[in-house]
Amino acid sequence: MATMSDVARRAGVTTATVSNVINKKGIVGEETRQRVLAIIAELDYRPNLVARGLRQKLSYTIALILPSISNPFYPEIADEIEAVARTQHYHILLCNTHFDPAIGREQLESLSTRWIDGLLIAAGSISVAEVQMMIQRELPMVLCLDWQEQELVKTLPLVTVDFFRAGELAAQYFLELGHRRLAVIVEPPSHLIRMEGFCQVLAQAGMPLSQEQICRTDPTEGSAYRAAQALFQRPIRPTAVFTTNDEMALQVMTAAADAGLRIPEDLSLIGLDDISLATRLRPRLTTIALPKRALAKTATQLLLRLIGKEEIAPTEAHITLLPQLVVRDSTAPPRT
Amino acid sequence: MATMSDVARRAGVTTATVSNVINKKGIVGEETRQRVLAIIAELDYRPNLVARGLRQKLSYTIALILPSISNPFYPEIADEIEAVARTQHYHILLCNTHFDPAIGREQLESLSTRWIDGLLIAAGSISVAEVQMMIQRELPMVLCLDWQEQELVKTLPLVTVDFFRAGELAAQYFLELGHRRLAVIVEPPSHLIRMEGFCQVLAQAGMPLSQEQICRTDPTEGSAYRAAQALFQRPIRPTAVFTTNDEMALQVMTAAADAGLRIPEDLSLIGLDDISLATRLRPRLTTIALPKRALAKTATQLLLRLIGKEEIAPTEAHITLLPQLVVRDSTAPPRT
DNA sequence: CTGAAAGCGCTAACAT
DNA sequence: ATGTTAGCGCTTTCAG
Repeated sequence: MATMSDVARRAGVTTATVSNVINKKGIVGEETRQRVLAIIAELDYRPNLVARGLRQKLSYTIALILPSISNPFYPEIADEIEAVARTQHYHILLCNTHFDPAIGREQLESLSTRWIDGLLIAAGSISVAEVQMMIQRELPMVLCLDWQEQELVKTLPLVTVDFFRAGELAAQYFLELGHRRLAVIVEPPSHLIRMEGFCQVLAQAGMPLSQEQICRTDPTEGSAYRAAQALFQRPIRPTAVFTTNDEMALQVMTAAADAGLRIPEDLSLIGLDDISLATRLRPRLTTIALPKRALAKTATQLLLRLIGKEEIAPTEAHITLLPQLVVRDSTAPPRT
Repeated sequence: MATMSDVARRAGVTTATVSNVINKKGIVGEETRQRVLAIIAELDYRPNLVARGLRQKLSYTIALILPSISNPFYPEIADEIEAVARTQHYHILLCNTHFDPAIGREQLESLSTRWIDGLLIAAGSISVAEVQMMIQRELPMVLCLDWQEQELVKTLPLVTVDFFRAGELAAQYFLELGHRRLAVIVEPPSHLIRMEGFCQVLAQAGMPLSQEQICRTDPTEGSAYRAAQALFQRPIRPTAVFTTNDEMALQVMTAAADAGLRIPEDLSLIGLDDISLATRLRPRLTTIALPKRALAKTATQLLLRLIGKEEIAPTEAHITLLPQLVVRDSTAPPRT
């Protein structure tokens, strides 16, 4: 691979001039500029980003830290982040923490030996304590998704979705349809805020949710399925169920089928997320859609501005996007 | 961030000695070694990989090129690749080509300005012509998945799955169950080999598939759904359908439900891939499982050995893993 | 066993 | 308008 001094020698100039031609800095005579350009083409020369990075303390690299890319929630986000970064000649380093704080710490350690220009951190991947460490290194970073509003996080750039609102939307729609016997299936602790929005709307409508209408799941396989099963065996079955993600909604659909309940005739169901499968199963799932691509795009653009040392107003650095109700076939008025 | 010369000055040695301590090279007196180590800890010094890379022409970075991480086929593979690479202090650069040759070329261009130590290329992401270009740069690379056996590819390190065998397994199982009216839904051109295995077994059993038993889909939304619909309207319906991936199998399930056909009573169905959803829908999908994690692990380890300039025998550089039939609830003997 | 010195490829002041 | 020089942080001969 040709180097800059190869080009300089061949063109009869110094590397400084070649550098100026490439970076369009300084003033270079048109004639020499053309000559240098020709040599560059001839030698198929490309500037070496490692060397440039060493000089400028820049790497044109952003690290994306997330719990696990194999969790279906993240691929679309990662895809969009990469696409946006690419337009600015940035590359993405993929770092999974597998929900393991030890791996998260190790990831950060190993990133700190390599210059990266910025950090995009998805909620749930590393702890706030570790984020704190990175702050001290003055590395630009943007947090994504739901960081549970801890104090420290409030002062950091953050792009998230209004999950409380998501819960509200689900409750409002159930009420509109005329449902009165409701239940929610929620996975604590990260999804609790989604439930709170749901509960608040119901409370305001004069029908607060009792504890037994709230089913808590855990991350084990089939947990939502079992929760739904239990719900269906009650003497008074709910006519409408809100699950705090689509994954769990699918399990509820399965449980309903196994229990001989039809959706939406016997049971209305709303999920949250809008995974691609939501439209492909029967019935197609009504859900609260999260604007994932917008989230990814916004976060990446914010980070790139931070890296570019733009001044960013505090309000601009704390962005909350709105979810949207998508009505499909898993919801209907209750049978009378 | 402290540099090596900070450490050297503080320890009263030169950077060469510090370097030797860190890399455990050369011979360093135990006493000075301890002193240097103490200073390193005190200053929280970490070697700078960019500088080291400039010197050694190494970056401890591997690029992963794939069509799109948001395609559900890849996240698990990416996850595993990252995990294996991490154990060797390697990072993964995520590059989506979005099935667009122009983007693929652009990705390679921009990678070539940055030193990367190796390349992992999934089939379908870039063309063989572009691979050819990279070969000339003598960059270690490993191809993954099904490169359609082009001549050039045969000479390159490749880790793939025996997709022909996958088709055979599906056909064999249908025959065992006693099915005689079969059909296959296939998306050309990349899936054709999967179909060929299926066809060959049937031909050998004396019941070759006719053209009308072969439905070709395209990448548009719902293409397999429509194909299944058309199949179901025929005067003589097939009793068993093999789809060349699980995605399409799900669409067939939906189409069957919409047509009032029960699976497996009225129709047996086999997919290919074993996506996580396969176990969660009802009926749970019988499928030919691809060893994705093993594939990712094998490919990454092979690439790391290549990067380490290990001598690798041609047979070791061309690995084919075997798929496996996973019997679940979408298959049964035909009704008589 | 340790130090001195050169240099990886590039950019950025400062001269000319 | 172009050249000179220094140096980013590290590794690697080669001397001592």
